[in-house]
Amino acid sequence: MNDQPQQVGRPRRSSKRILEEAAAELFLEQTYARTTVDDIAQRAGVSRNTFFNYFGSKSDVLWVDFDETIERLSVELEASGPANPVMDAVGDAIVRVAASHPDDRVPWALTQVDLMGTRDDLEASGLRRFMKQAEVIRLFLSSRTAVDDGLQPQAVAFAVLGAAAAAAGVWASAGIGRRPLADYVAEAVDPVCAGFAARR
Amino acid sequence: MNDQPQQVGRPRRSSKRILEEAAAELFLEQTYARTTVDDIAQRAGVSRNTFFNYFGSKSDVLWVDFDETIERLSVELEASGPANPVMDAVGDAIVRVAASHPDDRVPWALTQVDLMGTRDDLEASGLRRFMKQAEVIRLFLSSRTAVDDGLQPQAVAFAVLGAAAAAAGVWASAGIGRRPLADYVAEAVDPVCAGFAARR
DNA sequence: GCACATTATTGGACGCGGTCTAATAACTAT
DNA sequence: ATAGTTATTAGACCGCGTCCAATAATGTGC
Repeated sequence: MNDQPQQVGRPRRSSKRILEEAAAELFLEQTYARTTVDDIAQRAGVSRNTFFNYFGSKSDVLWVDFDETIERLSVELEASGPANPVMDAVGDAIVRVAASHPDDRVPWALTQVDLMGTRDDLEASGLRRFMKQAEVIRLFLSSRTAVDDGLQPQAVAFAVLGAAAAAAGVWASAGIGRRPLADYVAEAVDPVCAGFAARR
Repeated sequence: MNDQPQQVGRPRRSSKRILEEAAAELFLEQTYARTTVDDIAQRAGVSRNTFFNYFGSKSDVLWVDFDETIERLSVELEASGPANPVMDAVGDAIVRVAASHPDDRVPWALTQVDLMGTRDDLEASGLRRFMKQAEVIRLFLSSRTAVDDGLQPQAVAFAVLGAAAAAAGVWASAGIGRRPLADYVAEAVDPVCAGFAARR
């Protein structure tokens, strides 16, 4: 017996996952740049307008796994006890989020750069996510430190996420023999956290 | 007497500066989002197509000062002697570039965020510049270190530029009494360089 | 069964950024 | 006067993102 209350209204015909799979097929066949939203929607069996009921923009289809993984960052930050040094808390939380990402879900857009046909959309949509998580980290830091001069929480957030982004990119392009994502992220993020921790 | 050889061909009717000024007027009058490329071109006295002879995209008009300033980064990096520790070289170069930016040229888009009407274009166009300079730094680091494992140069580049970007944003929003840009940039960038330097 | 409310889907249209083609214009050199 | 060079322009097109209104597919209550 399903304990979810039965939903009224018209049932959904698709899902983010279905649209993502349709998109991935088309991107392999004809690149991201040459694939239109209409193409993706038709392949998934819905109308073009309906695509925008599931995704805010065409490029959002590239981030379904990432968006699920990154939801954990604020949870991991809050899980850090107040006794934990704040920079360690930030670094550890980011590494744990990276560790929680399924090893087999390497983002297609990062490994098949040639098949994208452009970097602008990927990078712009990635940046929207970066800015959102930077705000999460900045608020966490501001709440854990007495001094909120505006600059240091922002600099920490941008620098540490920048390092993590670099690690993710290198990890994705490392090929089949790549080590776990968390290894790369730790190696990139630890020096940044150490540098800011020493400065406090 | 002008020692520049006289240019053949049709003379230019406008310039990046003229278009930038026209754009700034319109952005103040009706926000960036509500201003079209056609608006800017007409205000500057040229056609819509001609705008694209001067700028690659609408948002490029926001970065004229920055684009002139950032040209110095590769020069400042090369000016660093081989005796200088590599992380110091990177940090110092970035701070010198920041110091060379005219104090009175605070980017309008950063101080008048409300009058932009959107952040997406500003951030996306900023990221294109970020990625370009990250590559400059990554190549510099790769050429100055024996080990090029791919990850560290990239992590350093992303982290240090991320910190600098955070500093620039905080500096811009600091108001009339703001300190020089180089102060903010140094404060943000130094811990990152120290962290990576200690790790070598 | 039917009416109603709710949620999703759809068609069509529009504005805008970006791009393309081809014609025209404004210069210099000969 | 003509040819070559560079810039400008008009018009068109594509695709993304958005909007409006109509339609559809459900569940609920009577």
